[in-house]
Amino acid sequence: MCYKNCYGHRKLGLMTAASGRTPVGERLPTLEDVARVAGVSRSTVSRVINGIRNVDPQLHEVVWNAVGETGYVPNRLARSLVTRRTGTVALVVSDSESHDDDPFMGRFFADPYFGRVVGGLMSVLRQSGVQLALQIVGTEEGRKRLVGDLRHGQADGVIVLSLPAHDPLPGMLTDAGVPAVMIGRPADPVPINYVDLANDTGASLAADHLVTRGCQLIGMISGPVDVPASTDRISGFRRSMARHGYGWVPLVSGNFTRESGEDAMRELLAENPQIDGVFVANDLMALGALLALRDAGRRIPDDVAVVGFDDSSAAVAANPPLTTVRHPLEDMAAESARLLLSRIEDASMRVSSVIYEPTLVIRQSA
Amino acid sequence: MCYKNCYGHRKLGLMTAASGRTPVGERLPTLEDVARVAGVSRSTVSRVINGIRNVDPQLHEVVWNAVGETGYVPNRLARSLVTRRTGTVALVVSDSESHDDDPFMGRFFADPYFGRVVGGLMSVLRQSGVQLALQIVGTEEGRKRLVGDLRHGQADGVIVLSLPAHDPLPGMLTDAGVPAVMIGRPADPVPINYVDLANDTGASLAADHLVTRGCQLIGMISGPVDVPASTDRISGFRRSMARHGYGWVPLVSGNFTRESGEDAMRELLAENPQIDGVFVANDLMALGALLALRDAGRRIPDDVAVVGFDDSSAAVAANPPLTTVRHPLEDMAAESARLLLSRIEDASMRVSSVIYEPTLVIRQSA
DNA sequence: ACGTACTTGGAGAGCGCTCTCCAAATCTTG
DNA sequence: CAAGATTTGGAGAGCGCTCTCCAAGTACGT
Repeated sequence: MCYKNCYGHRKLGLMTAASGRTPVGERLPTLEDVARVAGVSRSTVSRVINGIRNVDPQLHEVVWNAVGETGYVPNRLARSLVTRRTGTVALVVSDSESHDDDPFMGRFFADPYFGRVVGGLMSVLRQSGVQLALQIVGTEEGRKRLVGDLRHGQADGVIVLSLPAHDPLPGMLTDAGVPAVMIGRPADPVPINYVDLANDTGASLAADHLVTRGCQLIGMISGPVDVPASTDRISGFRRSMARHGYGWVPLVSGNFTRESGEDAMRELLAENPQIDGVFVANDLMALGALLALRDAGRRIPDDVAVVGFDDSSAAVAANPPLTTVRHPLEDMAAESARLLLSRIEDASMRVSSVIYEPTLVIRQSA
Repeated sequence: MCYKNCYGHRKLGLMTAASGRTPVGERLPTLEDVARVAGVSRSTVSRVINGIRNVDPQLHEVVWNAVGETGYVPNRLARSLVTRRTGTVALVVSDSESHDDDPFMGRFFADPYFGRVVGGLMSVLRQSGVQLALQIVGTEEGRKRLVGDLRHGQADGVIVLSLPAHDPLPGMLTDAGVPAVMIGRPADPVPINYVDLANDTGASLAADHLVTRGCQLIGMISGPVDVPASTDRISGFRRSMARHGYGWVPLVSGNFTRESGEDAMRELLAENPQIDGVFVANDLMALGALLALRDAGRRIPDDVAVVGFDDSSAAVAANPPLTTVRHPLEDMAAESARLLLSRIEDASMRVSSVIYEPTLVIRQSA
C-alpha cells in the first residue's frame, strides 16, 4: 500500500482551494427561478420543458430563453419522486458464494461474461437514456432491501444475472410486482420474464461434432452442477451422446474458471488416459484444459479434440483457436433490455421468454 | 432475430395476470403510516429510523415494532431529495470513438480492463452500501447533462474512466465542484483527483528485461498515441532503451485490441525482419502479436521475446504464458473508490493523486 | 348581442422525507 | 419549592418537481 504517503504527491499547478459540491450561496436554478425570469408560472415552465402542447408558441420561446439564461437543469431526483420513474435500471448480480476477501466477485467481474452482458445491455439502454445501476446482493437482508427499494421506484426495473441455484430473488421480485427480466432461466419455476440460450442444443452440437470427428472416448468438463445453464449443458450433452451410442460419459465439474478447467482436465486425463475428445462447458475452462493437455504432451486436436462453449474472445486467442459453441450473449443482453423496457412501458404485458439458438463455430481445436 | 415469435414460447404453469408496479390501491407504507400505528409523530419515527438519540428507549421500541408491523421501507428517493445524498457513485466512461453500430463500446466492455475496474470499485463500494451507476457519455450534450445531473446530486461523486485524449470532462467536473476521481491521469493538467500507474516505470522494466535478455533489435507495439497511459508507456520505454544505448526503437501503434496487436506485429516484422524482442503495451495486443509471430514461424521466446503489459488473465492463458508488467488495476480501482468516498465525506479535502508502482512478472514469453 | 365550447395559464396540493424550530415535560440546584 | 437548565416530542416548512383543478381569455354559433 503506497497511498497513505502519496496523497498529493504530484502537484498540479492549477490546484485551487477545495470546494464543496455547490459553492457556498450558489444555489442551482429551479423551475421557480426560470419562471420568474420568463415572467410566467412554474406550471407553464414545467409544461414547456416536458413538451406538453397547449402552450402559446411565443411563451414557449420565452421560456426556453429563460432556461438558457439561468442555465437550468431539471432535478431528476425531484422529478422521479413525483413521476415514479427514475430512468434507471438495476443490474443485480448475486454473490452468495463470496467469502471474506471477495474472491468470487473478483472472478465474476473479470470474466468476459460480465463485460459482454453489460455491453449488450448498454447498447440498448443508452439509446433510451436509461442508466444502469449495479447492485450486488448476497444476504437475505440485502434481498429485502433491494426489493423494498425497487418497490419504491428506486429503479424502474431490474435485470437479474447469475443467480445461485435456488435463489429466492426471482420470486420476491414477481411478488413485489417489479418489472424484471432474467438472463438465463430461473432454477425454480417462477413467473418471471427471461432470456436464455438453448443450452441443451448447444451441448448437442458439441456432441455431434465430436462424434462425427470419430472420437472414441469423449469426456465432459461441466460447470457447477446446480445452476440451470450448467445442468442444461450436461443433460443436453449426455442425451445427444446417448443417441450416438455413448451410454456413459466421464464428467468432471469445475466452476467456470480457467484454473478449475485445468484441474478438471488433469483429473479426466488421469482417470481416462484414452480420452480423445472433450466438451468443456465454457471457454475459460477450455483454456485451462488446453494447458493441462499440452502439459500431458497431447496434441490438439490430433490426440484430443476440444470443444468449448461461449465463443468468448478467449476462444480466438487460444492456441489452437477453440472450436466452440457460440453464445450470443450481447444479443441476449440487448434483448433483455428491450424486453424490460417494454415491460416497464406496458405493465400489463404478459410474462414472456426468449430462447436463442446457439451455433457451432469450428476453428482448430476440434 | 428470433425473439419476435418466441415471446412466451415456453409457458410457465404459474403465470399470473400481469400486475403493475404496485397492485392497485396498495400504497406503500410511509413514515406517516408508521407514526400513526406507533401513535407518535412523523418526526419521532424519522429520528428513530435514523438513529438519532434524544428518543425515549420505550418509544424507540414502539416505533420499531410499528415499522415491522407495517413493513415500512424508507423511500430513498424522497430522502435523497432533502439530504442531497444518494448513496450512488457514477462510473463514467466515454465513447467518443464509437460509431453507429457501437463497435467501440462492445470492445471496451468485453476488455478485461473494464471488468477488473468494476470489480475493484465494487469491492469497496458495496461495503459502504453505495451503488455504482454506469454512465456513458459521448457528445458535448451528454457531458453537459451529466454534469448538470451530478450537480443536482444525482450521484454523490463520480469515477472517470478511459477518456479520449483531450476530453473536457475533467475540467467540467472540477468547475462544477463535483467530487470526482479519475483512474489514469488526465491528459491536460486539471486539478482533479486521480489514481494512476507509473506507466513509464513499467515500460522501463520491460525494456531492462528485454535488454538484459540480450535482444538486439527491440521493437514496440504501443496503444493509441494520444492517451496518457499510452504515451507514458512509449516515453518510458524509449527513455530506458536510450539509456541502454538503443537510440532508435521501431514502433507501431495499435488500439489495445488483440486484432490490432496482430496487425501491428505483422507490420513490425515486415519492416524489421531481424527483430528479436518486442514490448507490447497491453496483454490483449500481445496475444495478437503472439499469433502473428507464430504465423511467421518464429519461436517464442527463442526467436523473438515478447513482454506484455497489464498481467490480465489473458497473460496466464497465453501460449507461452506472457512475461508482462503487472498493473494492479483492481487495487487501483479500490483505492479510487476509497479516495472518492473520503472526498465525498470531507469536501474540503485537497486534490490528491496516488501513483502505483508496477512490477515485472516473468513467465515464459521473455 | 348572448351563451356555449374550447384554449391557455396560474394556484396549489402533494410525492415522502428531514430538520429546524418551539412548547411541554423533566430534572437540577440554591 | 421556585427558577433555571435540560431533555424530549410535535408542528410545520421546505427539497424541486408534476399535475389536477379552476379561472380567465378566445372563438364560434345562433
